Amino acid sequence: MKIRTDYTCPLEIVHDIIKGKWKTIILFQLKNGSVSLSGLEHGIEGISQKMLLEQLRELQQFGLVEKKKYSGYPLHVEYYLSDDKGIRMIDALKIMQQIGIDYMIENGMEEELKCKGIIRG
Amino acid sequence: MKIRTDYTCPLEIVHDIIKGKWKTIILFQLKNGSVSLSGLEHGIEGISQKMLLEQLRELQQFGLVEKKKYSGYPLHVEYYLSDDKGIRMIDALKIMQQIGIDYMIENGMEEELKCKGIIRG
DNA sequence: CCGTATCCGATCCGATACTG
DNA sequence: CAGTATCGGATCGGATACGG
Repeated sequence: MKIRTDYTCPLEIVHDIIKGKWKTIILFQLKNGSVSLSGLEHGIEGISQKMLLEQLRELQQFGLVEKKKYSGYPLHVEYYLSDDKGIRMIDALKIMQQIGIDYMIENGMEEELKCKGIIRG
Repeated sequence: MKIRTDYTCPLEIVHDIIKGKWKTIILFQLKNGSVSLSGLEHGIEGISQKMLLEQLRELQQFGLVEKKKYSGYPLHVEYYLSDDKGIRMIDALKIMQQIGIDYMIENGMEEELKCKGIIRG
C-alpha cells in the first residue's frame, strides 16, 4: 500500500488505518505487550501470513505499530504498539469492543462471549 | 446486507459496524443532532445516494442510528444517533479523529486542517 | 424528497509457492 | 522464523435508471 499524502479529512485517515478485516484484531493482540510474528499468527484464528504482514506494514506506516529486530538465529522480531497513536487507538477500540459486546448480548450471542472468557457466566 | 447471528468475537462486529468508506463519516455528521437524508447527502462530499442509504441501513441494523418519519408531503425523515451505541461510538471516533489529526500534522498536511476549521491557524 | 435495483470496474483477501 | 509475489474469486462502491 502506497501511503497517501493528500488527506483532507482526519476521518479518511482513520478509515485507512482501521479498514480491512484484521487490523482491529491485530491491534488488540498487541495491547498487552510485544508479540512476535509467529505469536500473532498463532493468536489470530484464520489469518494468513500474507494478510498479517501486509496489515502490520500498514499499521507501521501510520505509526500505530513498531517493530524491533533481534539479531542472531533463528530470526526474531517483535511487534508492539507505539506509545502515542497505538495506545490511544486501543482506548478507542475498547469502547467499540464494549459496543460489540452489548450487541452480542442483545442478540442472543452471550454464550460465545462466556466461552471466550470475555464476560463472566 | 444480511445481518449475521454467528459472531464469536465482539471485534468482528466492530469491524462490520465501521467497515466501508463512509460509515465513520456518516456517524460524525450525526453527532450534533438529527439530519435528513438530503442533509446528509449535502454534508458528505462525494457520497452517492445508494451508498448513503445502504450504510445508513446497516448502521440502523447494528443499533447505532435510528430514523424518524414525519408524515405529510413532501416526505421527510430524520436520522439520528441512538442514545447508547451511537453516542458511545462517537466517543471512540473522536479519539480516532485526534489520531488522524496528529498524523496529518506530523506529515505536513496541517494546512488542510486549518482550511476546514478543525484546528486553529 | 425518499428509497430500490442493476451493472461493472476496483479493491480485498485467501491459497499457494517461493526466498533469506 | 520472517518476509515477498502472484493468481483468482468475493466483495465494495460509483453511475445510472427507476419507483413511492
